[in-house]
Formats: sequence, structure tokens, C-alpha cells
Amino acid sequence: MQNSFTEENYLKIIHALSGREGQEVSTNALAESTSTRAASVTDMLRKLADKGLIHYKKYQGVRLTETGEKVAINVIRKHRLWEVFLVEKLGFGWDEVHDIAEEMEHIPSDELVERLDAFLGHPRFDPHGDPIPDAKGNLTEPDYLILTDVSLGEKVLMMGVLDHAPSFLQHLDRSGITLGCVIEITEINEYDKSASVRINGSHSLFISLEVSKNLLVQRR
Amino acid sequence: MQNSFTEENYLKIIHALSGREGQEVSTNALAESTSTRAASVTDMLRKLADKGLIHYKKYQGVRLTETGEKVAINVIRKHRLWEVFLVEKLGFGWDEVHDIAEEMEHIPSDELVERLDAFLGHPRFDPHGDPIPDAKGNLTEPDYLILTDVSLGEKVLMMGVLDHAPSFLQHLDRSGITLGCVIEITEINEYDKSASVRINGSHSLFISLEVSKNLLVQRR
DNA sequence: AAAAAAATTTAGATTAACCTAAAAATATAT
DNA sequence: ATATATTTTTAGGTTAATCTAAATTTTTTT
Repeated sequence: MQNSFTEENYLKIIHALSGREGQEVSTNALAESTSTRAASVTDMLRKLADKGLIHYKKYQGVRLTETGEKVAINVIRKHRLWEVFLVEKLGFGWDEVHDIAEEMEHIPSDELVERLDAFLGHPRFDPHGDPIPDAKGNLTEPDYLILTDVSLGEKVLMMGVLDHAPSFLQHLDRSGITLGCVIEITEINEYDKSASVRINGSHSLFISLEVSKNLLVQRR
Repeated sequence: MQNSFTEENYLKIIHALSGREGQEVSTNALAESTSTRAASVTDMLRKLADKGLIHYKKYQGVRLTETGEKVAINVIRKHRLWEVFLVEKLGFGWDEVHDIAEEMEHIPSDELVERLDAFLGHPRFDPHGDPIPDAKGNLTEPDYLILTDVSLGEKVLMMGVLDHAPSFLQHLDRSGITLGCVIEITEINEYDKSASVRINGSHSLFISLEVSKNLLVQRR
């Protein structure tokens, strides 16, 4: 049987919240993420469990089953491919595409996804640096560093963001920080952990700890 | 307030059934087209009327209001633009795109539609020859002939189809009849109104009345 | 280990979109 | 013009996804 829009969203959110270890996700965490009440979440969990998409025992939190994981990853694949389409082909900014992709990710048709993937040249990452699962459902999270873990003087490549909020992405735009740029840490202030950085060896700027915490980078 | 997926479908279907004169559409016709029962249609009509999208008086059939017409035409615009995308960019056949576009037409975001339109080069017609409404909501149906109205010996251009069923479109594919091809009527059988035609001055074939009835053409 | 706090589930409603069966209105046919 | 048939609406239910309030279970604190 087919999964509804809502069911797919629950699976996607359970996937996101359970992390790479596949930890149990709590009812309250789901209520928060789905913007519903805990009682509504309980109802949905019973349904998803009946469909064999999650492991669920009362009061014990949930985990995805293999089937549930497949569905979740397929939704993520579609979301990220559509984001690439919106940015690469339609010229949207990376701060504008999340909500639209949130709708497009639920359009069925495997044929559509595979053709879209080919049309886009089988991209490996979405516009925020998140990895795109392949057609078989393999999703490998690259192990990036967070900029706060980088020491003074190091040069790193900007590979992704943890915060996807438009306001954060727009802030990066204004700072000239883009995916793939080189970030060199030229100074770290002990007091508030803010830093001075040099972008692509050209311009310098201050960034707050809040920003550093949300930048994923890689040593070269 | 926002219109639901279902509401948009009703408006689109009312638009289609009321024809260019904007005639009243009956409850039963809507039940047929929406694959629901008449009682369900009545419920929905009351709702659409409350929202100011249709003119509705009990037992009298319905017409779209100006607002309803705008919504309907916007849905049609999105449907047809996505069909162009699927065929032109993703390489789908014209017989494969209807159901997918049926889902995509309900994705909100005016920005998305305008960018898609530009990306596609502001196409005037969809892959079946149906006109695409412009951004302002102008939809002008070209007045094509039906092939049955064309006389022996005439040469016409194939401009569109009335039947959008995959089986019909696949039949045209197998016959080498494509949008824009030249059709010359070389023979008409009085008995069953079947005809012999020559396509693009090259190959000849027989076509039944059923086929002729569903081909939209234009004199050159 | 009992009490208090927090998290979760159950019970009972609500809304949108559908349904069936029956009633009412309109159209058609004799 | 009346009877019959058809169309449409009303009345009363159902299901998915939500809600609030109350009950229950688990966790934390003293």
C-alpha cells in the first residue's frame, strides 16, 4: 500500500532525529519536529508500526525498520535532487529552496526520480552540501569537521551547513562564504570564541561562534 | 486562505467541463469526472461556493466565479508547464506525463512557476498541443479543426489531440503521427468514414473515424 | 523508596473528503 | 397534466490526521 504525505514526513523526521547510530526517537521530539501534539504522534506511531515501517513499543521510543528506512531515504533522495534542480536549473538561491522541495519530495514515480537524477548529472551533494542517497538507497554521511574544531592557522574547505535556516544561509551569502570556498582561521578570540577568517585567500571577516558551530568543513 | 489539492481539482474540472462558453456544469458530470458520488460533489460545491470560487444554486449546476476561474487557469498553467518539462527536459513520452503532472500542478509557489516558465523558454503549447495560459491568466484556445471536418485532398498540420489517453497517444506514435506533421487525406471511405492519409508526404496509412475524431488540425 | 515531575498514552472530539440510503426537486414521457 | 424517471440534495456514517483533557507510565529528585 501507498504511504501518505504525512506518513512520509514522519519517517523522514524519525530518520533525521535518530542520527547515524539509529537511536530511539521520543514521542515529544517528534511532536516538536512535526509541530503537532504528543497525542497525535502516538496515533501516528501506532499506524506506522502496523504498517511495519517502525519498531514501536509503548513508552519506549521508535526506530525505523529496514522498510521504513528505505522509504525515508527515498524521500530524502527526492528532496535533495529537487533542491539541486531548483538551484542549478531554475536559479533559486540555496536559502529559498527548502520549502518548495518539501512539497516536491512527495511526488511519486521512481521513473521521475531516476530521470531527474540523470538530467542533473547524478549529483552527489545538494546545494547545502548534504549527500544525496543513490538509487539503491545508499546514503553515506561524509565525516566533516565543524569549524569550531579547526585550529588557528589551518586552511579548510567549506563543505556544508548544519543550520538550513534561510536567515543563516543569507548571512553566509553576505559574508561571501559559499560551498567549496577556502576558509583560513587567522585569529581566535578566547573570550567569546569568535574568529577572524580569510575567505579564498582574499577577503577577511569576523565570524561568531554561532556561525562557526554551523559550518561543516574538511582539511585539504 | 489556501485551496486544497482536492478543491483545485474540482475547479480545474469545472473549467474543463464548462467549455469556452462557461456553461453550467452538472453535479453528475462532476461526480463522473472526479470519480466520486454525486452526494460528495454536492458537499464540495457548498464549500467552494462558501469560498467564493463558484456560483452555485441548488439544482442549478455551477459556474466558476472570476476568482475560481483564475485559480483553475493557474492550475492548468502549472500542469502544462510541468508536462513540457517532463517531455523536453527529462525525455518522457507524451503518453507518460499526464499522471505525474497531475501531482506537480498542485505545488504552490508563483516564483517556481515563473522560473520554470522562463527555464522552458516560455512555451506556448504543451506536448499535446494544448495552449499554456500566460502568467496573467490569459488562456486563448486556438480554433483548430477536427480531422473529420477536412475534405479529401486537403493537406493540414497536426496541432493537437482531443483524447489524451496513453493508449491513443501510443497509437499515434506507432502511426508516425506527431505534433506538427502534415496530414494529407488521400481517400475517405463512405461506409465507415475511415480514411487513408499521407504523413509528411512520405508514408501512407489508414485511420479509423475514432482516430480522426480526436485529431486537431489546421489548414496551412 | 516515596513523592514529584516529566513523558506518554488513552478517551473522546473535530475537520476534510468521502460514502450509502432516503428524500426532494426537476425533467421526461405518456 | 399526471405519472415515471432522472438528477440532486439531505441525513447520517466513515477514515485520516489532528486536537484537548485526563489517566498512566517512566524518570528524577529528595
